[in-house]
Amino acid sequence: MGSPRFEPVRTVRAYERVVEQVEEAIESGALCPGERLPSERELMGQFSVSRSTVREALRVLQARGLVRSRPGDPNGAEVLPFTPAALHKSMTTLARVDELSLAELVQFRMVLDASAALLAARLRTDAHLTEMDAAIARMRESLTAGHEAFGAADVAFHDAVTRAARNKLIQICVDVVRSIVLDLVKERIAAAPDGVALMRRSITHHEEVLAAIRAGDGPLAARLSRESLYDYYAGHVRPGERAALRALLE
Amino acid sequence: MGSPRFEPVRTVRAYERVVEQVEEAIESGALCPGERLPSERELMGQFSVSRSTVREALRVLQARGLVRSRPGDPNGAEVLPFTPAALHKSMTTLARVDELSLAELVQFRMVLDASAALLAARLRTDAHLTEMDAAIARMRESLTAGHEAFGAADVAFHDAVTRAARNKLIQICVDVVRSIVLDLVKERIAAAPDGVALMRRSITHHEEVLAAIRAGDGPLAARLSRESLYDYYAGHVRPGERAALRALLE
DNA sequence: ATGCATTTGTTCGTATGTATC
DNA sequence: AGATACATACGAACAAATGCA
Repeated sequence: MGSPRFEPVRTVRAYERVVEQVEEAIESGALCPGERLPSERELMGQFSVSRSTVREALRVLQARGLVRSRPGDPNGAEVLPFTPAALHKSMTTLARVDELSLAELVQFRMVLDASAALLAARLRTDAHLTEMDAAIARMRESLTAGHEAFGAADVAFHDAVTRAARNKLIQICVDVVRSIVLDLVKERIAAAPDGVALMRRSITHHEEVLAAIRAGDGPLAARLSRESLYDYYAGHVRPGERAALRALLE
Repeated sequence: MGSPRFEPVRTVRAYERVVEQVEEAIESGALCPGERLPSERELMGQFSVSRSTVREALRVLQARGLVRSRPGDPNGAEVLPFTPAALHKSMTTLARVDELSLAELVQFRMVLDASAALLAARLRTDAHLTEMDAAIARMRESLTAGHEAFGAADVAFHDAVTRAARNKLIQICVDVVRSIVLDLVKERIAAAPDGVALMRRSITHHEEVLAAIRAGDGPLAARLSRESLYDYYAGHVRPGERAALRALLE
């Protein structure tokens, strides 16, 4: 017989054991969103650890967006439905500490948005098309209402497209990266002297994308999607990095 | 003059204030990877909070992958270089609690991998090509060495491709999703009766992708990349969801 | 190589503000 | 309005682990 395969013993903190168990219960479905955890005092009994350890575990679970606890709540911490908040947080820190350039972010969105448009052209229902129509109509109405209303309508359009594509991961990632990019350029967008002209051109682009999706022409929808993003954001990207964006335009 | 715009006061926990300040120091570059935080007792002095509060803040920062603290270390917690561990964690959670299907994950990877191949065909250097050659050679050598060696060589190839594409976000996301997918199908891959045949076909696909990248034919490299992934993973995807994957193959 | 001082991990007790019944 | 149970926060204490003289 072979010699036993010893594995390095990693000392695992008490609070981590608590995190693991609660996490497992939530991810396995044993605990559903809306349900409550036992109170901290009860948890310290069930896990045989002190109050501080329970609290450190709850802080970690809260940082991961799995639970939320409020003072005075007679029930324990609440199990939350999944939100991409944690994903958003880690991508944001990635963008900051790892010096992710605006070009990389826009390029990433061009890739995902184009794929969503491609899939949407094949998988969209009439209900999706109606939503996209309505979103573009709201964009047009928002021309004089300011950037925030226009932005909201824009988000609604892209959300309808990604939902039509039926891929939650693409949907979430597009949304996360969109908000990060928006955060990086929003002051410059608001200060743009030709803001209304930019919005008009953006509406035209969206209408073209929608027409391609309606016609079921996936490759065209994808190409138009990339061009639309390039047109809207290229001005904010450092000139030396624009070539990398154009590489996606054929 | 207008009436003052009051905003709702959100009570923010003491530990959150600590997290915010340390996070800001790290993300702004005031604290670099490798540097040390003050000890817990010193931090409780600087922030005027108790040690429990300091510890809860450190647990959150540790969960986000920004610092690491070890018992007994006379220096404080260590500031870590960025790792996609937190990103990986939140995506894994997303895959579990939000019932992300294998098809969605594979589709996501098809999209990103194809884009990386497309960009690599335009931006690759000779050094990148050499790395890809070496990786494929190692894949061939690993045919008899088992799945883990083959998988490692496969990772090296895709890593070279994504690095050639010069987009860190794509690179990290591909890597994260690849490991999640691998985790989902690894037992079935290992149990496949025709494992060697699958590996041979995979090598052929990789060679074709590399040839297209070397020739600078981005669209071809992208298409071959998608086909390669489809061929490798479609068998593990539920039949009803394969149509969504084929939608990306034209 | 051996202690020693310091730090973290963990526990316990206590006081305070808050939400629910 | 009062009582109850809860989370928040503080402080002191001990054990285990680490780095350094």
